[in-house]
Amino acid sequence: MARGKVQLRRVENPVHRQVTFCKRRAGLLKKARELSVLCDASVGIIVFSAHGKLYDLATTGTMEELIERYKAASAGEATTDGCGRHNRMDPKHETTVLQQEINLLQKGLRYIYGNRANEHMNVDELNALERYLEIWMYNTRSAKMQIMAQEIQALKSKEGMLKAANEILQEKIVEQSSLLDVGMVVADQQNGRFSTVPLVEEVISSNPLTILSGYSSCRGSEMGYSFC
Amino acid sequence: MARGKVQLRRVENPVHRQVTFCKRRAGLLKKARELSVLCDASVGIIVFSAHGKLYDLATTGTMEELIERYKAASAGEATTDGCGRHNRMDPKHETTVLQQEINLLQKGLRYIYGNRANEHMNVDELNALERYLEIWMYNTRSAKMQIMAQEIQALKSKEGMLKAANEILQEKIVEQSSLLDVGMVVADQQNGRFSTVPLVEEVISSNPLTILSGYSSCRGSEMGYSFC
DNA sequence: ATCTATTAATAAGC
DNA sequence: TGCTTATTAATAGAT
Repeated sequence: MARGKVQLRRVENPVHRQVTFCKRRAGLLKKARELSVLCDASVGIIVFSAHGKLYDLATTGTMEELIERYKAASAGEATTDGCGRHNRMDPKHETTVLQQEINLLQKGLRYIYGNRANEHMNVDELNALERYLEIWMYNTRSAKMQIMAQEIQALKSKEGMLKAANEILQEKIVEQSSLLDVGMVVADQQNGRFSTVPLVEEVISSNPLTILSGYSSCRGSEMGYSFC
Repeated sequence: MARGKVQLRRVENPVHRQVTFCKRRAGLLKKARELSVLCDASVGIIVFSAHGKLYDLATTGTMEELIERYKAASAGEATTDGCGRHNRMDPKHETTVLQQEINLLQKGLRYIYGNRANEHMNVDELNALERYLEIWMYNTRSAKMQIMAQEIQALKSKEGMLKAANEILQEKIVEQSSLLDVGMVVADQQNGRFSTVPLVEEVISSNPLTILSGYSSCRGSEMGYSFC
């Protein structure tokens, strides 16, 4: 571009090559920033010098974010297998996602604290922060949680009532059974028709509460609740 | 660079913006290729258009290779903590550490959200932040939610079993009561001792499930759960 | 897309 | 590296 047309081949003079590398690298990054600003685009650039030194630029967010976005986009482009699953990720990917998450949150923090967040947060501020956190948690508590809490409450009430009902019913059975025993003796003596009536012990030992209490290991997702 | 100096701000005319994007994107990639050839460098470029379409270039090998190299290089640069460790932890532990980091960052964010952070973040960033916050909320809630879900499941099982038990018991009461009626007639005829035995109708109408169904108005805080 | 008048980038030199 | 300048390269606006 100046003082002679450039050949599109490696600059052999090492000094010239180094100079050219610095200049053109700066120019490339400038062009990238311009493209990003002018056209509302996100640009990420990774440059390794011949000696292996890294230079990078991310015009939007962090390079990690762009890389993840790139992976998602290129994967979605390559594996257009029709389905929209992609539900369970492996730990490695999850780690990457968490790292991404951290980067974004750090960015959020930088917005607030102007690049040196730590120095601006003393104990009092952290305490205030905690209070805000609690308030926020309270305010954003989901309707789902409340629904679940109400359901638990209702179910517990039902449970208590059913247990009470069972007790009363069992008392009545015991009561009536003893009456019946006496009556049966009398009746048996007359026609022998009632010898198959269950014993009280049999009724008690078949209480499903006792026998089936292992049921609680069922998975929540099978209940019709969504926790997403 | 032609027919008028360009302002370093977003091109407002959408058509012009799109044209500029195409031209400058091509120019950027060309510059990257030149840099790579002239200076023996490795260059990777990721570009997302405003509408999210991906354009990329890797002058050496594949973009994935460059990304891996970038991660290795930037990690090695960031964690210069004297020792060479910190490199490979097991994913689970790393996940835990990252999660803790997220929790801390969340504290800072909430401090912001409570005050005046919003004005320093644009809509896109706030939207992304909101997504991450939702994910975080999900993660930190999941344990509690799972416990609650399991409890609901267990209570539902109990409820079903208790209802079944009630049915069985009531059937038995009905059965025994009818037997008792017969027996009582016989017994009464002999000694008149059982005239105070309750009628079947009385037993059914005193079913606690029916009588006490108003109990569910109890407050959740009395259940031993804390939702804060 | 293609064409050009202009501006922007930069190679060489210091 | 940083500055200057001669030159080439990129590209905005029009077609």
